[in-house]
Amino acid sequence: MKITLTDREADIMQVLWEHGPSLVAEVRERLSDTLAYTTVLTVLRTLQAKGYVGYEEEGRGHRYFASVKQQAARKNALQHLTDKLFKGSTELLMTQLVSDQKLTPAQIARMRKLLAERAGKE
Amino acid sequence: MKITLTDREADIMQVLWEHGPSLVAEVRERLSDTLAYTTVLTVLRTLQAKGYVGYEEEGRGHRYFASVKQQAARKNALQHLTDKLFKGSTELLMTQLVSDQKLTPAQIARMRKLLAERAGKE
DNA sequence: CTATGGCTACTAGAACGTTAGTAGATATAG
DNA sequence: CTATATCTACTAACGTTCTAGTAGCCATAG
Repeated sequence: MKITLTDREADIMQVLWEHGPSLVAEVRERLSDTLAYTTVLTVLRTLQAKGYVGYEEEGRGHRYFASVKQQAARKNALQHLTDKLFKGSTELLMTQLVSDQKLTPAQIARMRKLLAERAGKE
Repeated sequence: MKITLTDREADIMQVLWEHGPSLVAEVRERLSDTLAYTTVLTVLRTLQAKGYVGYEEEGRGHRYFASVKQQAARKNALQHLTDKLFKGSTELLMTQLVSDQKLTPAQIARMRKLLAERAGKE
């Protein structure tokens, strides 16, 4: 399943992934930007129309939950970015990340370990 | 400078980065999707309005060139993705990439080397 | 019973993205 | 010189995104 999230949709999916099934008001509170209640609801309904969330009735309201995996969304987004700006090369993308000085020595150490393990499995 | 490219804009910038200053017709030919001449022109003008490309007069036409670096666009896009879907964590993003099985043994070896060099510099 | 608060459904409008047509200028072929 | 091809500028239409208002339902406080 292909998953493409707009910026705002990603914000809201993030809340659902992180905090689990939530009421509209709960999602709204968790967002860093302040949006009208109805705005949050509208985005949730869009996500539902796309099949990315579902909900259960709860009292008078709905409790929304993510129906796609965060991992899948991440994978899709990375694939898209790789295709659009890195000529489809994951290696190119990683090289850029490493070169960008965005990792602490500890993080680099962990990445090296991860790669060593991955290499061992081949 | 903040750089955000739409999908189509990215396609066109890619041509300019890869092949250097180009006429509209040249850009058009290089694109994998077939678009009307005027469509390509419109996108180029949008990019120009955003300050991402410039042009020089050449004969009757314009020769467009990228005025932002590919590296900068890549960095911006990565930052955006990291913020939106990876809680701002580059490490998380890299972990996902490595776990995704998208690297060949040779690529993994190169990445390890790259990280080893980076580690040495700290 | 009535009013209030909270909730969903529906509607809408502004901004952006994508595509391309039409008009008008200009060089060039004949 | 005139017709054609090529080029930019302007306009436009359609879809999507983003935001939020209005209407209407319903439980519950008084």
